[in-house]
Amino acid sequence: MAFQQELTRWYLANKRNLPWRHTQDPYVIWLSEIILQQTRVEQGLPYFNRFLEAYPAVSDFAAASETEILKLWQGLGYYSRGRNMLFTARQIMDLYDGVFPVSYKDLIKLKGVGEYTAAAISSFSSGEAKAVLDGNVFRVLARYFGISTPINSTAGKKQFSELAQSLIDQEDPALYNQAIMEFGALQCKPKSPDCEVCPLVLSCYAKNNKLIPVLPVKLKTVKVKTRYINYFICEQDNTVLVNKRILEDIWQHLYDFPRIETAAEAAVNHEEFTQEVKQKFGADVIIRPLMEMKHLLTHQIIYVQFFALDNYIVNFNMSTEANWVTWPDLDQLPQPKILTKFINFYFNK
DNA sequence: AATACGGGGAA
DNA sequence: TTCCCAGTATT
Repeated sequence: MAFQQELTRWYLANKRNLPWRHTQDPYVIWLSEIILQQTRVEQGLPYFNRFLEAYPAVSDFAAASETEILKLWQGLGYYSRGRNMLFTARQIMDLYDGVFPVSYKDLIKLKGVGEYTAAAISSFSSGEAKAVLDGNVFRVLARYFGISTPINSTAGKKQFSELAQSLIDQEDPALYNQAIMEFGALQCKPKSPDCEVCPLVLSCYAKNNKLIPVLPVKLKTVKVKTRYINYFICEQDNTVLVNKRILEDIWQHLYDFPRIETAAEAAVNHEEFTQEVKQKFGADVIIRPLMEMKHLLTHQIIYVQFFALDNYIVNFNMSTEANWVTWPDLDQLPQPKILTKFINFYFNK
């Protein structure tokens, strides 16, 4: 039996029951696809349900505020996805009269929609025969056909893209796209795939040549950088000083506390650090260390220290928007995971 | 072509 | 620890 038929047969017998598979509504599919970018199904699922409940149609999404969207997005990461979605939702109301596009050609123009997502939405919502190419597809194709071109190289993307497009089932592209991705996610897993029960095992190049641990090949990527962020808790009349990250690197448009970033671990007995704090919060400031945390991102290791300040003066020019808010109000604002963790600990939750 | 952008789960 | 997840935008 052909590669495609084996995949769809396997899919029909083994697929998970996922909510976005019961619709052809391009808005709902868009919602699911953006949420699932670089995100496991189990992690994205609750977010999908909450978003769909809050915004049943693209018009509802477009009417929301950015803070609302980011608050719902909190904890999911890659926050530009949420901001781009709001931009796109509003654009669809304005330019497309609220009608969500379904063709690859139109979808690819939308902010936050790249080749993968345009192929996914167009095939699932309108049956357009555009092959999806995500991490799962790369892996299945690399192993089955024995392709060792690095998947994150320009040549590799071209080669895999052409192969994927040549394989897509013209009769039911949606079914085939779903099938190959689900197969990669559940069966042809990155580590220890279930080759014993694989319907394609006899014709799998990687399996026959002991290349399962080698394929797909991926070029070594970025060095992780280490940084040290020191947060200051300034309380006053049941409020705390918070800061909106406007032009910052990570966590754009989320809220955190005033901070000083240092080149190394900061310490209260370190002259340079205390001088910098005094420069910012006044010479009489008292610095009380609260706790240290380590926060891991894909590309950064962040050592975070929290300090409580007393006798401070807030007369400095904060580079970003600063506000006094109550703790319950801060809870309503979108914030980085590390802050949520700290606040929970701080209040002994 | 390379880098930035989160957070979590599996081995 | 290391890898990588239903990737995209920017440099």
